[in-house]
Amino acid sequence: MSVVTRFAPSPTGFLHIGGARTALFNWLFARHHGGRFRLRIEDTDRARSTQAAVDAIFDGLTWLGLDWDDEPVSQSARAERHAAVARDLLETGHAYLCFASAEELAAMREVARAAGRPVRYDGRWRDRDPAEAPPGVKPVIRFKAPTEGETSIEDQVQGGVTVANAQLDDMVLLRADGTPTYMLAVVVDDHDMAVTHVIRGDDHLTNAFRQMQLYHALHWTPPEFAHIPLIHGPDGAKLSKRHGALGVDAYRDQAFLPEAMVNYLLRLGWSHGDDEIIDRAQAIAWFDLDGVGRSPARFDLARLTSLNAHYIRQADDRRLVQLVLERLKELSSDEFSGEVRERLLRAMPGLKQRARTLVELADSALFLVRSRPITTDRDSDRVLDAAARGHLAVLRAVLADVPEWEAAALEQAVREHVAATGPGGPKLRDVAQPLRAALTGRTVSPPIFDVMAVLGRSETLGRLTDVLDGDRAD
RNA sequence: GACCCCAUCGUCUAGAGGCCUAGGACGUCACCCUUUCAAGGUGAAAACACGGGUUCGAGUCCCGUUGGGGUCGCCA
Repeated sequence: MSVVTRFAPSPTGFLHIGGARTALFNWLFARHHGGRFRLRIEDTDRARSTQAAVDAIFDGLTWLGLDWDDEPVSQSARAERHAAVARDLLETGHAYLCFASAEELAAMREVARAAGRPVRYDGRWRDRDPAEAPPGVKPVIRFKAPTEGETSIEDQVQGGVTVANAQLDDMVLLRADGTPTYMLAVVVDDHDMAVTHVIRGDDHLTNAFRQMQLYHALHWTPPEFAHIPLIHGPDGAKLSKRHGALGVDAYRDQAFLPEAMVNYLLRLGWSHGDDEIIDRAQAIAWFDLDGVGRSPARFDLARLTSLNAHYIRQADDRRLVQLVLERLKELSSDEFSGEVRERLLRAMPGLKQRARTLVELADSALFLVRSRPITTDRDSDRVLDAAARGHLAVLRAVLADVPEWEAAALEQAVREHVAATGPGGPKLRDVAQPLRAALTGRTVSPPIFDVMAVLGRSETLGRLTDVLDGDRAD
């Protein structure tokens, strides 16, 4: 039997971290087994689901590179089928009409809570004749759940789990308005979609028992269940908006690469020995349910960032230039000429080596796109003291004489110059920092001779002139 | 509260009874390399929640305690 997994988000307007990982695990499992990965939008709560909210989910998955098979199923479009199944259950005696009003139910819960008893529906309409129905009340269809014995599931992650049927009350299958509840809809949809493995958050574990009872009543073969532990916030509490329950789009905007996010999410709750850096192909080859852990994990931004730094270093330079340009446009009003793009591309190998995020990368590339005279930050100004300026004046002349404007030649010229000044003269470090400050306006940059090569002769000499002229103006 | 799940360094984890003097990674701290910063290299501090069993032997199995989480809707 071919594997079919599904990801069934409700359209909340974004794909959050936990959902992204659930989707990833389902996708990986399907790809590993050569099966299909399907999507189902749980939009039964029609008020909340807009096309924009649905698109946000698609965008998130696409960004992560999680492609799906077949057309996404819209749960709301299947209401008729759900209702039909509920009626079948009614006819086979596995369900019944319940005329209890909302107020009645609320009172029931209140009494149970006050008495310290489990809060459950008491089954008051379970064996009552519908003829006794109060006038004007539209009934719901409730599942006639077994009251004795127990229900077990053999979870692929959590192992065997059993609950006493007495713990489970008669859930509503079809609302008074004829629409299905989630509990009915998932079972029917998973069955109709031929889903073989339901991989989802741990928060659904207790739901699985009720769903299992439905499968039994319907004489359907239940899928395998795999409930993966939840992701918690850094403080161990449930992931909240404050820290991480952000949409993956927020992480994209906050400068993370999708492959870093995927690698991070993969290692959160799943492991393959001591392997840490795992690319997509390797993940597909290795992923399986027995590698999934049982305990919840905390979201750790530092680790995501570290992985991101790794993937930035691996990334293609042209792709990075493109990504950086998008950010640079927000930081600088300068027009980006072909020359500037060329500079970015040539500088990228050195730049990407020292950036952990795309924000840092863009920031570090800023000096390349600024037009003269560039501004210098506070630390650079400190570096550019009188002695430094004196060195720069001499160095400018030395550099101007270098016939071939290329990093190695420039370095050689400067090293020879420094060596010629003798023991009392400046060391390389004494001239490298002033050069860096004058050329980039920062005290941190890629190797300075690479910077000069990328900037080109006239821009380099020009920027030095700007600093020296400023000296004169003082 | 009831039911269910979970429990190894700060964090993510390796560990399927002897291979554990508990390993790796992120983070932290030193040092090396070095034109700055990264990267890289070397090293350090850092954990089996607690208590009982079972066993010749327990991080690994069982029970309890504690702690954390989840679920208890005509939400999904």
